[in-house]
Amino acid sequence: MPKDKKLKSEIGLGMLIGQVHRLSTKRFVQNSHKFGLDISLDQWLVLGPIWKNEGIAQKDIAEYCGKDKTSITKIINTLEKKNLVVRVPDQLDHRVKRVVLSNKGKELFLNVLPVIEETRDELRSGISDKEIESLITVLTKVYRNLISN
Amino acid sequence: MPKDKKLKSEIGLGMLIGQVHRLSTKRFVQNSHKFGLDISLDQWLVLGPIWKNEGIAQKDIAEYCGKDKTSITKIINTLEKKNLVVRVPDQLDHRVKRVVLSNKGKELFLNVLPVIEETRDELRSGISDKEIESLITVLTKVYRNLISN
DNA sequence: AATAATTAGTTGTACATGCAACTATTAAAT
DNA sequence: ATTTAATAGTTGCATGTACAACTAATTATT
Repeated sequence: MPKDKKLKSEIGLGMLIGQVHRLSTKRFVQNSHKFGLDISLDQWLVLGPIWKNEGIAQKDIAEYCGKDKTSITKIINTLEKKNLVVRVPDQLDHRVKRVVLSNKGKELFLNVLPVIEETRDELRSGISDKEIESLITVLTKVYRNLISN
Repeated sequence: MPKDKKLKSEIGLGMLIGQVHRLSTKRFVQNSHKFGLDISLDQWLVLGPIWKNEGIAQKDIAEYCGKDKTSITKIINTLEKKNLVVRVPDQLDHRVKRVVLSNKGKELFLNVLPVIEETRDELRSGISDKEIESLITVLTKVYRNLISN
């Protein structure tokens, strides 16, 4: 029996999205290993806004990533354990902590770029730009339906 | 600043899928609470094949759900703790365990159906059937790119 | 028949998520 | 000014996922 038989016939949209999400994060990690790197997709996602905005507050990382602040706390714990980022307490507002990339973090960020590209190409293989565009368009509509709490 | 400003402009496909997946599982749980029920989307997903195939083996649940067997083990642990299912050792092959719905499990399954429907309607609100169809078509292509390990 | 290879399921570890409750700090209200 | 609200971040708990290593049972090999 082909592995995707059931999926093809009776899978719901929600289940399909779940599968694609799970498989693509898995694929990203596998690809990062192929490049000799060790980073998860979510760690990479959190690294992004820190790269773009040196010293960004955790709250803003959360908003940028669309994740809960508790998730951000824990992912940054991991990144700090790996010596990829450092938390710097804000001097004015003692509540906020500003997150900064270490040199190792900056280096890793650049090294991951090819992994992103390869994973992206694998996902889109055999799919036209127009199809991807329509996928993004409709998925964005679903997204909008969901953020309006 | 609108909550989806960044997403609209610069989000990648992978990030969009992640957002939709996370938000939709969250919405499902919220809706189940509104109906006075307490079940997660993944627990419901595992209940499905047991409903359709009384006494199904865990291995087959895993294949049906597209999940790892370890995930199935743990979700069934939870379902068993909630007295929704029972594990019955196979008499012929002592390795396999057959999973059966309890009466409480059957009742819950039926009670969740309106939750599924409501969540589905919320996701698809304002989106035409044709758009949903194209979404599923393209997403299935992405899925196929991913299952070929 | 005895050994080797598969298979079904479990366990432990690491990671990610959501929720509620908590601390500490800052801002608002009276 | 003192009390009250709101904000930033952390912690604990329950859930879910992947991987590796493991047990027990079955099947293949020789």
